[in-house]
Amino acid sequence: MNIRQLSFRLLEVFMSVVKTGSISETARRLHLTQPTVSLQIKRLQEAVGEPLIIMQQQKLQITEAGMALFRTCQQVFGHFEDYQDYLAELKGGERGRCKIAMVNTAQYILPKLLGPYSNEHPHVELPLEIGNRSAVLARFERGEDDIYVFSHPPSLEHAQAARFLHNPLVFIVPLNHPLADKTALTLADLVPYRFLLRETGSATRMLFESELQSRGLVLSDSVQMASNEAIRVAVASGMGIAVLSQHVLPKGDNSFKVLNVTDTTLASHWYFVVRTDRHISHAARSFLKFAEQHLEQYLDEKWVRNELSGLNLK
Amino acid sequence: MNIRQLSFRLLEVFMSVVKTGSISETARRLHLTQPTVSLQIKRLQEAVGEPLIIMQQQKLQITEAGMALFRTCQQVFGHFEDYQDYLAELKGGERGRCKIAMVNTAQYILPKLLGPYSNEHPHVELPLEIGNRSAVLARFERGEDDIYVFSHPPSLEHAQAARFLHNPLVFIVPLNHPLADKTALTLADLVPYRFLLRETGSATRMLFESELQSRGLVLSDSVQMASNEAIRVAVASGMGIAVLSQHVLPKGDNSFKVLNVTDTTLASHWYFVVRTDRHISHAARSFLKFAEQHLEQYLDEKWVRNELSGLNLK
DNA sequence: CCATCCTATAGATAAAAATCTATGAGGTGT
DNA sequence: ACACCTCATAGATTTTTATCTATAGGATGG
Repeated sequence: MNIRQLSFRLLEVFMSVVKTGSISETARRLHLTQPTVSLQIKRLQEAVGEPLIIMQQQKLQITEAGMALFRTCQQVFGHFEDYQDYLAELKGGERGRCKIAMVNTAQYILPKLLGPYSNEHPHVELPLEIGNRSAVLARFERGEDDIYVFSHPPSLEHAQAARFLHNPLVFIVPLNHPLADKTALTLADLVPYRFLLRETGSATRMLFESELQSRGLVLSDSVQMASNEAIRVAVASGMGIAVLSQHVLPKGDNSFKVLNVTDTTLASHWYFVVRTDRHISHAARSFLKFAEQHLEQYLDEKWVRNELSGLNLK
Repeated sequence: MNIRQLSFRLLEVFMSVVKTGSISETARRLHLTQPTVSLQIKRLQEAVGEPLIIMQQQKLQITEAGMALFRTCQQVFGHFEDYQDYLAELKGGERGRCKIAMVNTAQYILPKLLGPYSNEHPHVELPLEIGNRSAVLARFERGEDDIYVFSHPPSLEHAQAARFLHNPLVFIVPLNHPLADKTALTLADLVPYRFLLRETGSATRMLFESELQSRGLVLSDSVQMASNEAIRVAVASGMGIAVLSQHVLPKGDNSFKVLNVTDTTLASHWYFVVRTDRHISHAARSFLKFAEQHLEQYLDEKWVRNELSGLNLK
């Protein structure tokens, strides 16, 4: 039996013949002519190397080999139907995987979207990768994920980015800091004090430093720390001033003080980024659509900047 | 997904690509060129309507849909392998069905072959049909069975017959019959008595009547009975003379007497008959081969006439 | 930076498959 | 005997397919 020259079409015709018990009837049903069906059966028999159907007093009779093939076909078509169902779910975004890589800070906001999404699409896997900016950039380069979340627009080739959330930055100081009680400050008032900052690549730090530079200001003392939590705790315990995303600050946390700096508004935005040169998985598409529709519902409406339609996801 | 344009060849190539993780490697293994394989994959993707394999940093990566298809293929090929195994058994005569139609009398001898054959080939179904000559002839006409057993060569179109056993006929009489004690008789001595005969079509009766006719003899009295058993019992209880196949007589049965008729040797042969215009099933072929090889072993060697090679079963 | 290995694409070709129409042969039913 | 079915076969045509060679574009590894 030469399996190579079997095609599903051939098996389809064969099954119809077995079911109807008639070549002519099959021809009518499949919109073919009778000789075509006869020939198909003949070919199939040659491929299998065994008679499958024989004429018996003007009636078709299925041989043992034919019946066995028929059963085999039923199984096989069953598997393909299952596959089609699976594909349909995949295409509908109800199933599949949407791998998201995000910078550290995003973990304070993205789960607010991921939770509801996951509830609506329980069969979608949502592996998350969290790293600092350079790690996420590297992942983007290698195209390891479906969606990337940055708080600074990476102007890379093949990158398509869309804002979805305003990311205001605030200055926080220890409760006992000299500036803690001032009601109106300028940026210049802050620079003499020690700052606690994230590593150089961090979007927050980049933003802050470029603001300083454009104003001709220079920090007198700064300490680098690896995580936002570490910084927050360090501020609370009196180590210095920090610039942090407002989203990072737990509401009602009174272990530090937010400064009112009147001459400076530092802010970036959160971006969803996808690669344009890569096929976007149905699940990723489905998540982004979900986000586009439910941003206002699950995130603080005040900060939402819904520009996701710019990703033109069909 | 258009299942019609899927061929097993395409899936075979796809599976190899998934297994090797390389298009070039697959090309080498399948003795194809690399562009051929690339194209096959491309076509398959078009047929499925979904990316199956994507390039990821110079390495092939199988998508979700691809992996699912791969699993589907494994199942499907598994089913076809099972089918091939089944076919092999079918072709080897180890499996299948061999439908045999035989005239009544044959049921005394055929089981001696069928039993051993069935033991050797436990997966072969052996449905038996037993009827009188005309019923079996009708079945032959309609080609309902694989093998027919006759005790008279039916000279029909499309029939190929081969002798395998001598079928001597004997005269039996009741123990108290006037002829019971005679040591040497002629056919003419018997005709005045009442005969118990099978129906007109029966081979035994045909043979007997043609013998009578050629000798210019006529029976004075005959009674028709439907079965050999009935005749045997009727003879035993004194109703008259009968002509029966020796194979029909139970050995050591002393309820009747076998006559010694010196001027007459009535005998026919048992024939296996197959249709030449019909495909002979592997199982039937296998049974006939078995018979050819084991006739002497399972039947009374004295009567065996092994001419089965004449069926030229390849 | 060059050689090398991968995959993709284009163009060409030969083989095969899928169909059709026309026709013939074998049966059934009236 | 005739009309009507059913299937098989022959011949022809149009697509599809399976392949190849040649070539180009990316990466990788010295």
